[in-house]
Amino acid sequence: MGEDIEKTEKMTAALKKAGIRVTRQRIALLAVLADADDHPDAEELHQRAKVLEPSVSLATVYRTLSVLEHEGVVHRHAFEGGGARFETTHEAHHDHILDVDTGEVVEFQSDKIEQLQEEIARELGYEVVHHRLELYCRKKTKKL
Amino acid sequence: MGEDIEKTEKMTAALKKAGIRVTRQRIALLAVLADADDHPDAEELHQRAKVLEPSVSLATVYRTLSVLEHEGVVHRHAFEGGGARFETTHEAHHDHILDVDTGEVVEFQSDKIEQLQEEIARELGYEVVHHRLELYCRKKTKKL
DNA sequence: AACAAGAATGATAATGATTCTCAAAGATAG
DNA sequence: CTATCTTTGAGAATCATTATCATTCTTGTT
Repeated sequence: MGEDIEKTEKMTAALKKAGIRVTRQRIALLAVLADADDHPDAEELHQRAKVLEPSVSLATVYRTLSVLEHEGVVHRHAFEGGGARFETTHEAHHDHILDVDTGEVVEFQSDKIEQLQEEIARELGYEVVHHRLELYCRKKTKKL
Repeated sequence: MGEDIEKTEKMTAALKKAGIRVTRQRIALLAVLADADDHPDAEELHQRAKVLEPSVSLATVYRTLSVLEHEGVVHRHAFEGGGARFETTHEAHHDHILDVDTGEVVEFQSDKIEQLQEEIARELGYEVVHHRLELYCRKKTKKL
């Protein structure tokens, strides 16, 4: 509950920090983002935001998402197939499992994998700036 | 050396298997693919193929790549930024390190990471169909 | 060698996601 | 209240990719 308000505040702060105005349209988008616990694409966010504020255009959705992404409060994911999908940045870093049948997204985190990645990069003379780990999965058929 | 011929033969076989003809234009593309040890995009492959066979169109490059991908002899990668990049399928599965400064691609493989992925998926009730692991890296500055 | 039937081709149009443009509407400071 | 600067929505532009389609190639059959 208060979670959403907190998230919204963080995003509002990010907009102000970026020196851009917190308008009616952007407020609607922030509310939608704070409320979303899935990983919607821009079109979907636009639909949801229009319920709260009919005057939001898709252009503004994209514009605002870009700002929020730059400020680091929203993450953009380019999963396989279709356009980018977004989520508000939360505490811990995590990677994603994608259900290839339903498109559903599950988050997971593995320090071990993370460490191994660093190690591998180091051995090849690199340091990891960021990474992308996506597991395209299918629900296990129980005792088929 | 003979490696390229081998690769070319594998791809030729794949085209035949798919029931499509091995034309002049496609032969040029196969040669380019067999020769490439980097990860070129469609435009780049088109440029290279035109040297061998000026009549290759970009459309044919895309068409043929799709066939080869379906037959499993070519892999398509959607790295961050820009269009898809391709490589001929070789023996072992591998993942990629991308130099964020140069765009260069380095391949690596880690059974440990692979295992961990399976484990994590299993625990969440999934089985991995395929995955994507990309490390966006920067060359380590030696003793800066 | 001529031929009919089907496949492949190149040029170009179409698509889909995203960004850009720009005139009009809105906010802000004085 | 006004001059200035920002944001807006609508639609044009862009980029990678795919689809369309009339024409050209192949190929197997005489």
